[in-house]
Amino acid sequence: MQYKAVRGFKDILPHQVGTWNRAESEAKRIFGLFGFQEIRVPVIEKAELFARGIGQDTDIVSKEMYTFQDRKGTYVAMRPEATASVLRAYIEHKLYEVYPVQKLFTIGPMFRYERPQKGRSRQFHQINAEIIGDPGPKSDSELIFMVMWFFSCLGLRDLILNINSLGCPRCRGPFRAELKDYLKGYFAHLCPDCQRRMETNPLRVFDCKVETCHEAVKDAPSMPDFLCDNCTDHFETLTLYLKGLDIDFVVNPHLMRGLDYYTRTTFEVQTQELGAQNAIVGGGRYDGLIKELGGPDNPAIGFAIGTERIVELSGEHPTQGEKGPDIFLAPLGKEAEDKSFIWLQELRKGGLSCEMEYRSLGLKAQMRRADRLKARKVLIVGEDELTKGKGILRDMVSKEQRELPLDHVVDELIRLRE
RNA sequence: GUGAGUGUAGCUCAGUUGGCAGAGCACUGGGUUGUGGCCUCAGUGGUCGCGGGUUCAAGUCCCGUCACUCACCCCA
Repeated sequence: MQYKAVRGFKDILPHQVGTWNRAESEAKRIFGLFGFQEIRVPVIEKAELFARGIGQDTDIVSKEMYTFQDRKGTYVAMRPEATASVLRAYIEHKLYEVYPVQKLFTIGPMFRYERPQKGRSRQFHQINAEIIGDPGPKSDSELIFMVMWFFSCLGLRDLILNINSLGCPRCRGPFRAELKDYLKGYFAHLCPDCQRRMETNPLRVFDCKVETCHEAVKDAPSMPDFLCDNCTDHFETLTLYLKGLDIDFVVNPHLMRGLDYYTRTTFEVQTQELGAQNAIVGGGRYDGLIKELGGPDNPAIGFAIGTERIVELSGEHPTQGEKGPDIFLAPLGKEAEDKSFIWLQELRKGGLSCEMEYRSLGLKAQMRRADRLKARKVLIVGEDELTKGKGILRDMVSKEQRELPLDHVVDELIRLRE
């Protein structure tokens, strides 16, 4: 075996494709019910778009992007997420002029240079949805309701929805400052990771598994106490709507997002069955981002589903190759083979799925092959049949055999299908 | 970037104290001149991840390296 796929890049093999198609077509169906339109955007953008959108200091931008110069020297990057691209398209084509609220979804591969592990690879796939142009909280709860309904339709169970509010720039700033001050007092008790986190992302300290860090943040300031009236109202209305929609959730004040652009509502759905990478969807509101990217000052909210992760939870759904061919042609001898080969293609033109061996095999081998393929019927044509002008049509389930005139055998078989 | 574990047939895996490279499944053929599944017999298929070392002899022991897996970090 000479060549192997590049590290972190995986093949999706034929037996897995059915599950993938099911997840993606179900997403299209359900999102359609909610009035979402599909949009397809490039997998490469100017590197700067992601730096501006996601945040220069995030892990994603600072160390995980596939960035390179094209032949003209322009810095481009393979997208690590889809939202920045969707918003770029929204702004570039002035979709906000078409209708004030745009509900868009997109499906496709993302790229991040990370160490692969369970539930994480360098090329991975997401199903993204965004509601652009509404400040919420109706759009917040509708989006969350939609994704939970989608999971339910896929048969996913035992999911935990976490929600939180990160506040707006007005209330988040003071909170971060206060938290940093508090953590400084415990600096010596923090693990090296958390000493670093204190600067980069202080809220992460809450999630640290080290015991002393856990102790240190016991009495730390908490985000909900800092939310301004508008943000508090927004979040409380959201929880009311979710309760009204019968959606179970956990308010998790420590729920952070790794991308800088989030404001107010954030949410994440977790499962117990995937190991360490247990989030199957993450999302939230990003009210300042469109303006940041040069568009109008429109609010928006969106989510990203990890397709690999929901596919793994779905189990196998072999929708392709599930039922075998309608007819298997089993010719014996060169003349019969040549005739069957023509019939084979004409039967397919007539809408019948059918198969025939490329090789010349004995009848027994061909029957075994037909059986393996789960063919419903086999047309046996040997020298005797050619001279008689009548083939043998065997029903593989009932084992009944009957003669079939070969003059118009293709039309006859198509007619027999009813 | 850090740590641990695993690399033997297409797949799942045995391989003892260092002594001829194995099984099941899959594939091909026979048992049945031209009739599938079950059964039975046989066959095809191997750079034992790669490179070096120890040894009369290495899949097995030692060193290095690569890959995969899981975890940390972070995230979908």
